[in-house]
Order: sequence, then C-alpha cells, then structure tokens
Amino acid sequence: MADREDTPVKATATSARVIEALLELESATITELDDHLPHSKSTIHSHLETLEQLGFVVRDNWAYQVSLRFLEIGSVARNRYPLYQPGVSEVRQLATASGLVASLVVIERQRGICLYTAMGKKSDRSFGDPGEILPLHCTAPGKALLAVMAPENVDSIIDDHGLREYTENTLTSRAALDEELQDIQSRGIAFNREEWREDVRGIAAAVEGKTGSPAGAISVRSPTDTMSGKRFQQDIPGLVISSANRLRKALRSER
Amino acid sequence: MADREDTPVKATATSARVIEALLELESATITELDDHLPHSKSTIHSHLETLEQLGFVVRDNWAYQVSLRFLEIGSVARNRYPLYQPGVSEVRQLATASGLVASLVVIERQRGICLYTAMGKKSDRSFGDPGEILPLHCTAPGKALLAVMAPENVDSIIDDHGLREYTENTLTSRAALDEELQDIQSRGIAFNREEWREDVRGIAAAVEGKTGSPAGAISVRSPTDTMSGKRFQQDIPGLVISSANRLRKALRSER
DNA sequence: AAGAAGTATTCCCTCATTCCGAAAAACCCA
DNA sequence: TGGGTTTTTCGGAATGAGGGAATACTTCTT
Repeated sequence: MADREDTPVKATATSARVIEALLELESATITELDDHLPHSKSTIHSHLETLEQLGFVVRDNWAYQVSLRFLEIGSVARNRYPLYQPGVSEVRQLATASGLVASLVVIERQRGICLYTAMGKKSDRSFGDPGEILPLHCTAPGKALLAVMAPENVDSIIDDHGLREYTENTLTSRAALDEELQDIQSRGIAFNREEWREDVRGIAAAVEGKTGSPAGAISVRSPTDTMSGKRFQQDIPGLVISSANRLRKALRSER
Repeated sequence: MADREDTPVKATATSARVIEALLELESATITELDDHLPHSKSTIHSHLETLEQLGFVVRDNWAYQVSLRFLEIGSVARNRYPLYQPGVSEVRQLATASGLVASLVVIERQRGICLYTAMGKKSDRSFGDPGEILPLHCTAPGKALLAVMAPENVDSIIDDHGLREYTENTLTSRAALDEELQDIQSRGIAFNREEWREDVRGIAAAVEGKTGSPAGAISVRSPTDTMSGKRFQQDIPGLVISSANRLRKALRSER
C-alpha cells in the first residue's frame, strides 16, 4: 500500500489498482474510479472492459464490481494447503466441543490468513471470514505461528510490519513479544488477552509443517466473559491442544 | 475459454493467462509455464514477478502458486450479495434439519456459483466449495434460478452455453427444459434426478430479488438412496420451501 | 570437488500497445 | 424534445511489452 511498486509489467499493475479501488468502493462507476485513481477515464474504461472480458469484474449497467471468480480461484489456492482438508473437520469438532468460534489460520506473504471458520452453539455472528487477514503479533494464532518460525523470519516480519498497537494490551515492544514467544514455545499454546480487539480473547496452537516452517494454527476465540478463570487457563487450552495433536497426526498419516 | 478474447489491454490478458495456467498446474516453475503458454520465458518471468509484487502469486523457491489474496477478494465479492449473510444461517439450519448437504447458489456471469455450503450429520465429504461453478440446466438450484429469470435471459444463457449432456438423465432438448421450467415455476421447487452426476439428487427453491432477476437459490443434495420416495417428494421439499420462505422474509425486512 | 544439466534472471532492441485528450455517442432527467 | 451527465470511441505519441540470447545461479552427477 505504502510502497510505490516498480513492477516489470505496468499495465497489469494498473489493472490491479483498478481492482483495489473497486474493493474499497464496493461498487463504482467509471467517473467514481476516476476520482480515486491517477488515470484518465479512457484508461480506466479499457481496463474495466478487459477485466470484464476476463471474468474478474462484473457490471450491472454502470456499476462495476469484482466478481466471484476471485472466490473460485481463492478456493483453489486454499485447497492447495495440505492442512486444509483435515483442518476443516478438526476445526468443526473444536467449535462444537467448545461452543466457541474456531478457526484455521495459515501464514502467507508475511500475513496471518484465515482459511476456515466454524461456529459453535453460543458464538455470535461471524468474524473471521475465509481470506481475512489477522495481525500476527497480537492474535493467538498469529503468535502461535511466530513461535514456531525460524527467528530470522520473525525478524523480517516484525521489521516489515512493526508492532502496531490495537488495544492497551497489545505487546508493542520486541522484548516483551520475544519473551511471550518463548513462553508459547515451551508451553505449546498461545493466548490472546484482548490484545487485538477489546473484549475478545483467543487461544491457539500451531501445527508444524515438514519444512520447519509452520503449516498453520488452530484457534478459538470468544468474548472475555466466556473465557476466563479455569476455563481460559485449562479447559479450553486442553481442547485446543488435543485438536492440534489430532491434526498433526492426520497430517503425518496423509503424507 | 473457447473464445479468443480481444481485450483492450493485452498485458492484463497475458497476466490472466499466466494465472489460469497456474491454476491448472496447481504449482509450476517458469519452464513448466513456458510449455503451457505461448510466451517466452522472459515474458512469463516478468508477469510472475509483477503478480508476486502485487500479491496475487506466491513463490516457494521456484514453485509459483496463486495466493490466498484471491480468497480475500472473493470474500468481499461474496459479502456484496445481500443474500449472503441471511442465507448462511438459513443454509446451516437446513443442513441440520435435513441431515444433508445444503448450499446457497447465485447466478453471475451466466453461471451458477456456490456461495456457501453446510453439511449435515450424514453428509459425506465435501463438494460444493465456495466459488464452485454449477451448470444451470442440470442442477436443482440452476433450474430453480432459470425458472424465475426473464425468458430472454434464459435464451441467451442457453445460446451461449448449450445443454451439455452430463448423464443419461440430463435434459438436452430445449423443449423438455422449458416444460420443466414451467413446472418448477408453478410448483415453486426444482428437482434434479441425477441429471448432472450419477447418484446425486437435489432439490432447490429460488429466492427472487427486487429487480425481477433472481437473488439466489437454496438447495440440498444427496446420494439417491437417501433421496427417494416420500422423502424426496414431500419431506425434504417441504424443508427447502420453508427455508426459502424464511429467507425471503429476512431479505425483505433487511431492506 | 568440479563439471554438467537445468533453471532463473538480465540485457537489449524493435514493434506493438498503453495511455491520454478530445470528440462522439449513449443515457437520464425534465 | 433537449441539456447535462456519463460512457465509449478514436487517433497519435511515448513507452513499455515481448522475444531471443547471454549470464548467473542451483542442483545433481561423477
């Protein structure tokens, strides 16, 4: 976003900029896009027509929008993850057992990305849509993933993204984070105490891939009142850990 | 696929071709892509580098793949549909009540596209991933959608896509399809009797949008042995119809 | 340890193409 | 029907996309 891209193929970058603008505006006409983009109307028109022919954009009269083709391709990208198939049933089971919202999170392009979310009985409406991006330093699955990564990779992620403060509980110093990661590493489980959003706590455990880099993390999350005391310290962590163990086993047997 | 596109912006079309090749190959190196595409290695290299910088492609050493960014964008595209949020809870409920696989399907770019799928107790492993494309003329949700569309739109869809024969039960004549659509229209429910896949039956009902064009369809699907007799004729259709009714009501109240 | 084989990346040159501005066409509202 | 708004088309000029060959890099082999 901040970086001025220097891509070899400029026209593709322009098309991408158009798509990005469509995402921000949800739905837009050419003139609206003209205000948000450093290009002439005729240029925008060309790119929109191209993207429409290619199936990435749909138009309803004069309202252009991104198409569900992204969902289709995204689905393929998701199915590539060996963790996905076994992870889904595990997450579902975890959601049922805990009654909370359970998610499967992986790391890609230095970001935590939610692959799947299941909701238990008492979970409120959804957060954590597939594809949603989670910060790594202040969420349970994010920290769980960082804890099993090679230190130099953690370094470059923190260097690139910093430690943005979302709430007063967010760990914003590298030292504090490192200490916490140590703790997570030795205990095999990560906690989030309203470090990202007020009144949301989370618990997560990472599952290692074969390469040494993490394959993903399994997590639950809920408002603070349902996540405190023994439940937060022992019961739910127990469920998460055994889920992660089953997932590890499933991954091993599969390959 | 069949039509040779003549897009105003050629470079974007080239990038799209690269992405499509990556989808087919799951994961590919530049040389592999070179075999599948009518471009030089240096061109492919440029496009991959561009797409990587833009976040649409990730590379692991020399293996390039499409990224989860598509999932992220697809999620936005999906949330745009007013049907989606209320549809999800309805589909879930339907899956639980019927014990079968239930889906929410919309029409976009003349295609049926699955927005969401929930599985009941006795449903086998998944089909109907979000983003998956369904043929319109030989699936329950597809026919339900066609039945509530303006006839001229049905015409152009059939003209463009034909009536491909998937099984011996597929309706391949326009007359037979029209008759069936009439029936669906009057009964408010659509059936699929192994017209797409062997041993898969489906039942669906469409939900109208405000514009006269359909908003989407809600459907269940299962192997033939669990979908026959009174269950297929009455019980399940009843569940589907009342689900659709609740969904209509939810849509109206929302807007 | 060094060469061989395969791969990615860079370089340069040329022609096609992107992009803009302006003009034309389509559309919407009275 | 006509003015204001928006989209679409058009032509020309600068640029950048694309191919081919040379180079750098990895990995495998011997």
